[in-house]
Amino acid sequence: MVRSQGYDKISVKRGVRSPEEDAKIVAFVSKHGPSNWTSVPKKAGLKRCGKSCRFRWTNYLRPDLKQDTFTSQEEDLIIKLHAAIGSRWFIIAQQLPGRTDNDVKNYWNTKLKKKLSQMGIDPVTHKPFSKLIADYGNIEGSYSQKPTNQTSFINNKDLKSSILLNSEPYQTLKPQGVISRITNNNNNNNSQQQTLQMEPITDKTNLSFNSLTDLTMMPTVIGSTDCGIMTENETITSSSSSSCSTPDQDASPVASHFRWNDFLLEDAFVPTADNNDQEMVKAGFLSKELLVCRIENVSRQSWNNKEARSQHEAISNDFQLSSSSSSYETSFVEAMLDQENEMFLNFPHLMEEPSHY
DNA sequence: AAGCTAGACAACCGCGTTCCG
DNA sequence: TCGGAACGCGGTTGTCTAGCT
Repeated sequence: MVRSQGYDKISVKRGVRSPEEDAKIVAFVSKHGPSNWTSVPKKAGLKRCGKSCRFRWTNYLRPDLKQDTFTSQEEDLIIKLHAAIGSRWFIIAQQLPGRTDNDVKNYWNTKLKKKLSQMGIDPVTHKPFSKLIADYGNIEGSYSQKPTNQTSFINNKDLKSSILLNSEPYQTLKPQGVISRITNNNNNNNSQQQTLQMEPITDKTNLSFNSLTDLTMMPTVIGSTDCGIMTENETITSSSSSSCSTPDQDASPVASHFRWNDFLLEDAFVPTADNNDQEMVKAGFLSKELLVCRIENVSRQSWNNKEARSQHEAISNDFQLSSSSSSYETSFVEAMLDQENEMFLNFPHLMEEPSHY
């Protein structure tokens, strides 16, 4: 559906606002209240779209907003909540009185991400980079060997900075598999989706990991799709624009043996805290409650995503048909619902209806 | 002093959801 | 019940400024 923005894009004013504009918004809201934003520009005499006015009020003009910098307590809470629920800025901001989602998001992007990276922690997964890289090697190297935990993609920039700062012994990393194909998928205009195929490293594979550049050019493949399930043609969203395809774009016969769910399915059904999580709890970086939340949340997020849900169900059905393991006999749906219920019990305040401004 | 770069933060945009006639 | 408008959220881009060369 083509959506009207409710304003004329050509005549509308954009860019930084003037004090006069702010004053008009404040005056209008104090008189009429913060509602019906589409009519605000007209009634208040502003050449802005209603959405823009609402944004200005919500994020900067509201009287209850804090103007000072984030405290270390707030910082800590953001990190912990992000570890637990990811980039749900609105929910995180609700736990921080006087802060908006935009505030929190900007602070995360400019300060906290960097801070975590410098500490050698992946801001996406909140796990040490060294652990992620070790897992990367495991995933690529052994088709029969399952990783001990689910892993997420590594932001190349963050990884690079971590490597520079922490001097991890990456020369010891010896991945034995390589992504052979990354193709663009135009199903979603809003994100770059790519289809991956895995190919083992053979004597003929033109690949070396002798330098930092090589390592950081590795595709961001260790997908943190909800629940960690990836199918043979799983698509992941990646900020990486580089193509790491080998000259031979056709999947090799060997590559066709590869199945993501062969080694990731286990974690999807039985989320567990790995050693790193426990270490982070010990270090006070992740509370026990949030650790539980984090585990549960993987399931919840997955279940909230219709596409992922149907995919998971399909995989689950497929797995149950072919598997004789009794540990997976509980239906996928029931397992997910159980986990969601636990999530509600553990963190009821995160599930409450958001309060409006 | 001028140009360049990175950091910080404000603002915009797209899309899913909700509301309402 | 349906379709369009409005709203909310998160990702991304734009702009300004300080510091460096």
